Amino acid sequence: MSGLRARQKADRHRRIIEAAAALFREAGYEGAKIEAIAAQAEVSIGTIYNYYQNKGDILGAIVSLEVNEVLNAGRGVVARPPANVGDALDTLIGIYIEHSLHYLSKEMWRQAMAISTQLPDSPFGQAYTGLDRSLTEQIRALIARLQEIGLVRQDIDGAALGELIFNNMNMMFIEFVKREEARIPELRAAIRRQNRILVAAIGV
Amino acid sequence: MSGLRARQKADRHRRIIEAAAALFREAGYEGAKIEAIAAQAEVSIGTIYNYYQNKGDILGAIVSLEVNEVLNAGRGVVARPPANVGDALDTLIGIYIEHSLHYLSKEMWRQAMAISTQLPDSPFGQAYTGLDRSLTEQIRALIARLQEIGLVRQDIDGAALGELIFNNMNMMFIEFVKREEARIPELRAAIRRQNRILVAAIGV
DNA sequence: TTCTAAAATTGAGTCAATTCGATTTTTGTG
DNA sequence: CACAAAAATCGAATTGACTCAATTTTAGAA
Repeated sequence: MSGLRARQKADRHRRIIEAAAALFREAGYEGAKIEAIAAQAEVSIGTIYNYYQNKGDILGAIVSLEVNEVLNAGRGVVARPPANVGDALDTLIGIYIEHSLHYLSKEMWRQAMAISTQLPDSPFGQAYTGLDRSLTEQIRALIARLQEIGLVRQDIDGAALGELIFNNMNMMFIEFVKREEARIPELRAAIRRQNRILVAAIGV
Repeated sequence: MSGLRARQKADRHRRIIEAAAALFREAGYEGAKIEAIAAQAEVSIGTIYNYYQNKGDILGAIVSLEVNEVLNAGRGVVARPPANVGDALDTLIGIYIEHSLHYLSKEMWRQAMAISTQLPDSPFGQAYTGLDRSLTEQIRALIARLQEIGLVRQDIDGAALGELIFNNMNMMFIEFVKREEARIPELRAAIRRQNRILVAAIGV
């Protein structure tokens, strides 16, 4: 059987992630020393580097958990969207934004975003790009759904529109996490205002 | 007179920037060791840290030069825009993108972007945010100009539209610098396609 | 059970950014 | 021309992420 080794591996993965998540929150990303994470997880420094290529990848694993939850939550909206283009977009985007600070602090988001542009070819960099793509895809799916229902004109370029909406939202979110004092309601209002232009253009 | 000290200061600033720019290009940002920059600029490590808070700020100074050139070039387009909404946007955005790799390599851009999100309150982080704001402002100015000329409907929310266009372009540019093999013509075509939705919505 | 190869763990050592207190240079005053 | 205060320079020491060769643990064959 492939029991012991696999079980220990999964267990150590979990312990490292839990230790890192706790320390990142408490001390911030830079403040959480690898040595401290190793101690808390009861493994050696070397073992951490056996599981993750670098410190960023540890954060990356945590980010992936968060974004996958968000994607899951978004499915419901795509399946049964509000009967109004503006509300449909606002609802989906609202889910993304409201969930975003569940496990991750703004500081953790900043680090994660920074690493993903700094090292786009690292495991985390590629995973992050994939997550962005999935979010774009989900927005595109919502638009396609709205086109089916007849709320959005058939001749609209859904792919381009999905990218436009995601890119704008994402950049607004980046600016949001860069300002510690920025608040979610204002962020959502600003995005709604921007999307209003699009909504006017694409409605039947 | 306040001659010597001020002159030496300006000279050292210049030498550090020139040394750094050369080494960043040759060896990449990570590959350019502070020790090497100091040697090439003929100052000590300590002096570099007297002039710049950290390695990122040196890169920041170079990025600022580049972006300010771009902003300058953009003024001409805003003053006398092509007589067509789509072309006007494409021309301005074209200037931004075509200039972007003049002094900075993709790798330098990636690092600069990463640092600006990682340390939004550092001198460079704040400067970078300011540069983004200036670019957004310039796009907004172009739209205002097009409204004056009568090419864009008066009832369009120019501020929101400017942000939408900038945010989308900026995110596309981020993805562009993340992929070493990505090419400028494709980037511009993709942005044009996205903006087409907007152009259709805002034209008179 | 015993043994060997493969896999995993370990932590002391390396490397490079950044700090900081000692030293040197510049300035302006008497 | 001194001289003292202020400003700037300097580089050795610190710090923390990451590496890697030695050691330990596990798997599974005999």
